[in-house]
Amino acid sequence: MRLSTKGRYAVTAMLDLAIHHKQGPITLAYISENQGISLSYLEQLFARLKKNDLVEGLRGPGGGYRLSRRPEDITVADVITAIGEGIDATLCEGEEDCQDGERCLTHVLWSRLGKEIYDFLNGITLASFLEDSENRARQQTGPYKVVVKASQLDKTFA
Amino acid sequence: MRLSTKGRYAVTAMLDLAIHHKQGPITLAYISENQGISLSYLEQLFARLKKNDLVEGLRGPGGGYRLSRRPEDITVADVITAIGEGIDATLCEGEEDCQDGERCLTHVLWSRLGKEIYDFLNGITLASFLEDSENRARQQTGPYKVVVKASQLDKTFA
DNA sequence: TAGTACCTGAGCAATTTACTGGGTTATTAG
DNA sequence: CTAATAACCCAGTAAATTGCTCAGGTACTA
Repeated sequence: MRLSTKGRYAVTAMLDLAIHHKQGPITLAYISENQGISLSYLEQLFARLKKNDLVEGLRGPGGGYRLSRRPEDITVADVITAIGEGIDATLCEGEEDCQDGERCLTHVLWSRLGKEIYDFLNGITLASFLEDSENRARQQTGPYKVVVKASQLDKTFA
Repeated sequence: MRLSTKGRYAVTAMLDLAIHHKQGPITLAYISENQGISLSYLEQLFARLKKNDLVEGLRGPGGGYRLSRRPEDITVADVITAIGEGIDATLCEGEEDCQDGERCLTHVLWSRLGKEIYDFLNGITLASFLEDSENRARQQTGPYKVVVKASQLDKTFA
């Protein structure tokens, strides 16, 4: 399991797609301007997302990207592993290197921790996350800008 | 929140320290040989761990490093943030950049996700993790099963 | 047919990763 | 007292990653 800014870009972009899920395809140019990510970088990220069947691209005018599955069927872990590709295998990856008991122990420990993190992120879908955020935004009465986001969300989900 | 191989090195090293917690200080040379990490790299990691009061170093023969707190008082999040230092703030870090509502939305979403991951890792202490692993190991039929399980876990994450 | 927007790939500066290799200083076992 | 020990310190560095620019090509639609 790996978590970097690259993963964050991918997750936020996917959340953006999930928000506009019922409005047809969204262009990368839109996301680029919307989130301040360069177009080519987004293209690289979406190449991987597409390869992993998380999105599908529609060419030509009126085209763009849309989720290939429903937002409730795509987890944060899906997105991160999709762009991660070279997911961090443990250093000792065979049985032969594992003669030393102690060495294996720590590897097992990390593997378990990595799995727990994965399971955690795998329990968060794009849909559940947006829904949860919407609920929290509604409960807010303070001056924070989440309230403003609430109206945004209400429009997109009404 | 950020999670890389560097963080894994630090966590596994700290787990190693936690395992031998009652046996006095452990040398970096031991951990180096034990886990296949270069000595100087470990020194860099432990410089940060020490700066954040997670470990203390004892010089001279019989010296080494030991946890400065009890294993049950050190969380995985502590270790990762200690070596991470430059923790990944959101790109738009002020109110002025946040005029665009949509842009703020995704930032808020990611901030929340990052916090959830942090909270999750902050709930796992070195002690609880080892204890849990020990329990799971006991349920296995023998100590060697754990070794076999290591490679299996590795493959699921490859 | 023109324009849109996906797709592809080369290349690049900046940063991070993980390491090598040189030391110095405090401590302690002998 | 002394020599071994092991933390500390710092400079450099190959490799990988990050995020980007540029320069095209391809499929689609109006």
